[in-house]
Amino acid sequence: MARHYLRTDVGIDRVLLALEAARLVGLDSETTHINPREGKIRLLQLATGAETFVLDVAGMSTSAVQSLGSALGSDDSVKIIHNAKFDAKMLLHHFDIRLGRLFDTFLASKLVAAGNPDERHGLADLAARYLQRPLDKRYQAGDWSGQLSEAQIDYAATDAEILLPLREQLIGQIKTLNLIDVAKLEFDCAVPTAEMELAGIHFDALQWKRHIGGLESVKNRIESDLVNQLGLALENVDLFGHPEINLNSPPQVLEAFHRIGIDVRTTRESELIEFARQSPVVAQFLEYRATQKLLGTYGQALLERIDPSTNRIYADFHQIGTPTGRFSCSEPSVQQIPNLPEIRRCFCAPQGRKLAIADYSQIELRILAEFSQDPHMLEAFLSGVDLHRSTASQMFRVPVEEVTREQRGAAKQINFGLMYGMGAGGLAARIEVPLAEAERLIATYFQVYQKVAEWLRSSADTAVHTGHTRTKLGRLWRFHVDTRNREQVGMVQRLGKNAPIQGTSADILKRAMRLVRDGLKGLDAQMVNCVHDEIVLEAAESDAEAAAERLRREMINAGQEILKTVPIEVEVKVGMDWSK
DNA sequence: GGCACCGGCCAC
DNA sequence: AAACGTGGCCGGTGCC
Repeated sequence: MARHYLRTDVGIDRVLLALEAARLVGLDSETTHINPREGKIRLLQLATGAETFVLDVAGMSTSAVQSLGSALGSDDSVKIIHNAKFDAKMLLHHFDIRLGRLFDTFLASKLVAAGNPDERHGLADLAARYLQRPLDKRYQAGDWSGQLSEAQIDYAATDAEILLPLREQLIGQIKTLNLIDVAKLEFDCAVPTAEMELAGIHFDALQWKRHIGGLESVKNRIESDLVNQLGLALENVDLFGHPEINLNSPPQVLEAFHRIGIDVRTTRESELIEFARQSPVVAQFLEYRATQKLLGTYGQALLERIDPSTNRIYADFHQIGTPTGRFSCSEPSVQQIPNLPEIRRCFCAPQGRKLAIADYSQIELRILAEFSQDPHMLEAFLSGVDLHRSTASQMFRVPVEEVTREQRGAAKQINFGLMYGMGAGGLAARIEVPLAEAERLIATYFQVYQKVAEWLRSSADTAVHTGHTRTKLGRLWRFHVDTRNREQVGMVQRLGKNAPIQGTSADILKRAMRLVRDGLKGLDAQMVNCVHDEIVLEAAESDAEAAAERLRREMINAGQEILKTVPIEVEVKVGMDWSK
């Protein structure tokens, strides 16, 4: 295989011709930093199978690299990339190149691993696993900014070349495991995810500082009170006789509670909450916890994540972050920002722009209706009534308009809980009724929704017998079950009920991300966050309403592609910030 | 000082 | 004692 090393613009036209003629292109890059805003692309490697081009971007003009954009952005050839999100961000940020059709070996490997947490997915791991070939990764995190050695260039070329045979092997696995549809879904989602990460989300640091300042003073006030009371109970004093206790230490707090006659087994909120009614100390402690949680997890952490040159927060989205297929997110996880107006308000549009927020209405229950084909649940969604109210009306045999708050609440708990594999014990605790009453409620529920009961049972059975679950698009999660281990069987039964539902919801969101991204073409609008059943856009003020409508339309289209019988509803709103 | 684990709690 | 699924992150704790 001929290798060509380009140090200047000379010969770039030949590279373009080769790319245009190729059906498959292995692509990799070496960069001076993993963050596109802090580092540049040093090398761009392109392997067609016949030839490999290593471009030393440092010696080339921007326009020469950009001239490859037509071939790299085209859907005529497939760009094979390991973790395309990374290269897509670099190419977009530095050269305004948007990658076209993809085969992502990283995502493919994760799909094939089917939730096995022991499988690693680095390029070298894949080369060893699928090609029985060792791959030297010693240069990966090396210095790509100065004079490059011949070994570095060779290493770089090999990384791109190996992607072609790797794709062959992974395609074999994907076909064998029936993962073709979900693989395409994931590959199509990689560039939208890259664009979302690169955009980041605008954050109002001043407003946030004011808010956490207020929380600090609340915390300090409660803290001294609590240390006096609980520290005294512990008979723990410092050198000067002042009571001492670490309120962030559950064992210390538990011990103190025992000494003042609060008989709890743990210090978790759900257990302390009933004591809080009689005991001001317990109530105050819960307030301390809530404040400490906000300050500890979000307070300073979010401020440190702001890029001062853009006033934006750039999170890391993990496209296949969970075995069910959901995204996870980290550094920071903008998927778990507390749903409090004072906090969400700080995630806002910059001057002259707006946010459009859209979320699927009860998507998981709609998926349950689709899977089970339960006529009553389908009917509820088709007629557009409030599902929990309608459920309560049938369970308690009262007219819809006479359903009480408690009855609707109980119905809601059952609707949601059953999807997680909840039992009567769990329901009893949640809605505070005796076990027998909870059992009766579930039995009545299943009399109404008989096919839901059937589906949940058979889904759990299938998971135990086959050792795997699948989503509507065929995403696979495999687990080995020791059928003699009751706890394990119970877990797999719950996963059997939940994983297809949670995973199908992820399928729908990922399809939506692609459709929304394509559908926004021509508008000044961009995805900036997604949270399992919700997509957030930032748009120019003048484009915000149009963007919101396309967002809604494409999310519904995605839902309808995957769910055939149940209607999809998306609630969308345009505003200055992320608060509801 | 780094690492793993745990209790606890945020999101969906 | 828990008791329903998926994550990430915090501070405390104990180990090397």
